[in-house]
Parts: sequence; C-alpha cells; structure tokens
Amino acid sequence: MISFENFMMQDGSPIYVQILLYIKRGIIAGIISDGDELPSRRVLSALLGVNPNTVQKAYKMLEDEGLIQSRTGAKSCVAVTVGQLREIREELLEDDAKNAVNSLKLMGVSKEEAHALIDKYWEA
Amino acid sequence: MISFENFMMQDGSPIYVQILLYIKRGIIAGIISDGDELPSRRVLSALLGVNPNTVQKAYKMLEDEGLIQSRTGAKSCVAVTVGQLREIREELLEDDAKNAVNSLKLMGVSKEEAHALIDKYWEA
DNA sequence: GAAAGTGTATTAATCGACTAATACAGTTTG
DNA sequence: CAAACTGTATTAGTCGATTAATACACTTTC
Repeated sequence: MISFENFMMQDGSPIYVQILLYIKRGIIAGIISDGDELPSRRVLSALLGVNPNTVQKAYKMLEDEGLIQSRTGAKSCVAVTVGQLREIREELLEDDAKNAVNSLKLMGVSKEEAHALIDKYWEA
Repeated sequence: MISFENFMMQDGSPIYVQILLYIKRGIIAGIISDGDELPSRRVLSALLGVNPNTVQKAYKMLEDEGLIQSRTGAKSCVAVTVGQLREIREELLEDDAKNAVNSLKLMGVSKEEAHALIDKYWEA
C-alpha cells in the first residue's frame, strides 16, 4: 500500500495535480513500484482532508496516462512499464530543472551561486 | 520604462502572480531599479493580451508591499529601498531553491545529479 | 450470502481567477 | 484650455477547482 506520509499540501497548484505529481515522483524515486496498491478514493480523501472527487480526478488522469489500473469494486494498482518510467523521469526532471534555472537566471544568479543554493537547502 | 520583452506567460499559476514575480525578479536582478516607470495598466494588459483588471491586481499587490507607488492620473513608479531589496531577494531565492531541492529529492536525485541537471539546462 | 469496502457517475453549490464594459477624477502634453 | 492618457472603482459574467450529497454496480471478506 502506497504511503502518503511525506505528502505536503501547498497552495498555488490544484490539489489533484499535487496528488498526481506526488505519485509520479514516488514512481521515479522507486518508492512506488509496479503492482503497488493505492489507497481507495475515500480513504485518501479522508487522509488529506479533501473531497473524494478531487482524488478521483487525480486517479483518473493517472489511469488515462496508463500509470495505474482500476476496476469497479477492487483497489487500484500501479501498473508502469520500464519505458513509461524512463519517460516520466525525463519529463519531470526536465520540468523541475528548467523551472529552477529559469527563475534563478531571471534574478541574476550565477551558475556557481545556483550550486551553492542547492547545497544550502539540500539538508533540512 | 520597464521592459516586458523577456516575460513569458505560463499556465499553472495566476497571471497576476506571474506579473508580480516578473517585476520582483527584475528588481532583484537589478534590471528594474528605484524610480523606473511602469507601463500603464492598459498598455501592459494590451501587450500581454490580458484584462486590465489582471494587471491592476498585480500592481495593487506590489503597492501594498511598498515596492511601487501610484497616484491617480500619473504613471506608477518603482520605489524600493535597499532593505526591501535584500528582503525580497532572500525570500524569492529561498523559495525557488527550496522548491527545486524538494522536488528533486522526492524523485531520488542525488546532490551531484542535481548539480549536473542545473548545468545541463543553464544554457538555452 | 450479507456486510463492508471500492470504483464510477451525477447534480448542485461555492469560490477564486479572469474577462468585459463602463465610469470618473486626476495628470500630461500639445 | 483641450485632448489624450492614467489610476481607480464597480458591476456582471464565464470558467475551472473544489465541496457536498447521493446513487449504483462490483469485489472482498467474514
């Protein structure tokens, strides 16, 4: 069963996107693997304090992407191939790195300062 | 007059937040300085293809933060002290760095890999 | 088999972001 | 002075995110 212990809700982006990203990142990190059971819509919504529909929206998008499988009455499971894993890894790493680089460059930070900032906040 | 040449609209966060951040980052980078004139609400809204109210919301928040000054009938100007500059620089750098570090760590990326990613996307 | 849990679907309502149209008072500029 | 521009304000409407309350079919479990 996938754990949501480290999940941290932040405002700014839709909750269903945050859930979706949390699971994708977990898959990339290897913490979530093929075959793992997901908490039910109702259970996770209660855990996060959001509406079941919000969780359903995230799960539905993951299923449309082919990363999880659902059948009425049973729990949903992660179903990810090696190819898919490589794809989303590329996609998310590129996205996060580009975002950070873009922001820092806009503020006139040098590449060396960027490295120092990464180190500074890597702990904690 | 402040230039919005490098402004790039992205979806995900509200437009008024993007405008606000663009100006703050410009101030931090030194591209936008104390006394600089801002484009009028109507001019900037036409330039970005958004509603004047959206620009007004961003400008209003900047004024509430004490970073720009406006008076009815005249153009708005940047008004930032050295202390304010240091404050927002700390605030934005910390925010961006923490976001990047948090995302990358969730994906199981090592500090060394993070540095490599920064280098990879620093150009372009 | 019955109860509990699960995926799925629908409808109604709220809320923030954004658009649209307009008005008015003050400043700049010719 | 007059036209053009500017900041400010108001009202109404659309749209996506989210909540809320149900309902139904299916699976798991005892």
